[in-house]
Amino acid sequence: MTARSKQRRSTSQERQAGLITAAASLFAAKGFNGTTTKEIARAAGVSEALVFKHFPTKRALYGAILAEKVTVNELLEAVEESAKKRDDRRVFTLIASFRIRPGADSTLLRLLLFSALEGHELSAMFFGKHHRVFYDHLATYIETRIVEGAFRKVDPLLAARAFIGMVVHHRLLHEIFGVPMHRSHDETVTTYVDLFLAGLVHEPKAPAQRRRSR
Amino acid sequence: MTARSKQRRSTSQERQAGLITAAASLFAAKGFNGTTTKEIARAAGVSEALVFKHFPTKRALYGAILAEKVTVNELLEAVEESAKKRDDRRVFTLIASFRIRPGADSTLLRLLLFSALEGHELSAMFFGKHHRVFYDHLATYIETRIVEGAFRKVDPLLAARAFIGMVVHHRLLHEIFGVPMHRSHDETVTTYVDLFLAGLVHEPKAPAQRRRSR
DNA sequence: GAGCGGTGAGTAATTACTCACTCACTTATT
DNA sequence: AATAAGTGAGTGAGTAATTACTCACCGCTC
Repeated sequence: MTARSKQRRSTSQERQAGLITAAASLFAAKGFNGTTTKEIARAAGVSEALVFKHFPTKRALYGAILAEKVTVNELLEAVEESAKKRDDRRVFTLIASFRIRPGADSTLLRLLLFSALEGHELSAMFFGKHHRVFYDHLATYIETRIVEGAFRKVDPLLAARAFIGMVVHHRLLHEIFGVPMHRSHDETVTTYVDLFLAGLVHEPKAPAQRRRSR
Repeated sequence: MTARSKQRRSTSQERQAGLITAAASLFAAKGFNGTTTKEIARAAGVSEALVFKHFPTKRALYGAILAEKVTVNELLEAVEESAKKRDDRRVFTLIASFRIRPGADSTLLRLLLFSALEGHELSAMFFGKHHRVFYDHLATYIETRIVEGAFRKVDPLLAARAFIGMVVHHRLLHEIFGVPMHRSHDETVTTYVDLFLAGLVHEPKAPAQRRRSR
């Protein structure tokens, strides 16, 4: 009656959210084909039939996950702000440390890769919201700085991709392939930003020769 | 006798090779769980039963593929040679254009990602043979050049990963995510190498901006 | 008592894998 | 040279288990 098994029925929305959460981590772990609807139901603590009350097909559930996980953009504001101040280092550091940070969970990255590999129709959208925004944004900034003479003349889009590439590859290595990190998160970010900015900032060219000093 | 179709029986080895080829492209396209043994048999032009005469389980067939596709390393010799001459640009260009080149097929990259995501036991080995060699090799070279004073002081392993990261990310973008290339292969490689080497070579630094952020 | 959250017990299709068997070809014996 | 016996490649027709999905039916709460 009262205290014990006071199992209040969830609202439809709560249940959907719960299903999406449960399914997301399963899909991220084992892919679409590797996950069964029975597992999803068990993880969400409901019967299998209920899953289909909320989502007409397994694929629709998958789609709902991809469509929901498009939350980014508190970052882009911070980037925008630093961009206005022309604080190059901070712009790049913000982007890198958003990806490379202690608590980051690999669910989204795994979902992104799975959806692309398995050719899900929402994959492109998912990719667009999670990555394309970043390097489009970054490319625009780089172009601006080139025009201003602060950066060398490079293809801005390639440069942006190169930087994001460093960062994403780093995540791939240790979130997907299990390669251990041998430096702290901060050190890693700093190194990447240093490397990249050094190659980008405009400086009088002294044709590559070893300056043996120290 | 003779008559109709001259269908010679294949040797066991031929058949196995054929099965591996057929299965590899299917697994690369649709993943392990997304591929059925019936499809594999049809692609190889044999009955499903024969597949199991050659490989005890579907997973064993998958393993055989990963174990077989570990052919690289005509490249490493060329790299080694350029490394002896201290031709930095060529070392990096060789590695980059080995990955970014017109005819490159995405089968291996897809297999690599699928095997890592799906957690196959041979995934680590596969990764080791296909990627780890590269950045270990590159890291060693970078370290040498740092000691010689030609490169700035950086963590060699991080630097190597950063470079490979640019390149691999580039492949990811257009082989997995279908992002179009807007530059030629050569231009792309040159840009990446330029960017990276510029950030690495040792030059007298004037600007006061490179300082640890904390 | 109606609507909604929730379920147990299905079902048809697909799955990896097996088995009894045939057929092409090789080798040993006559 | 003829043939019997053996070997291994190859298959059609299964099977038991699992799959995504359905449906008739609860029972709580407005």
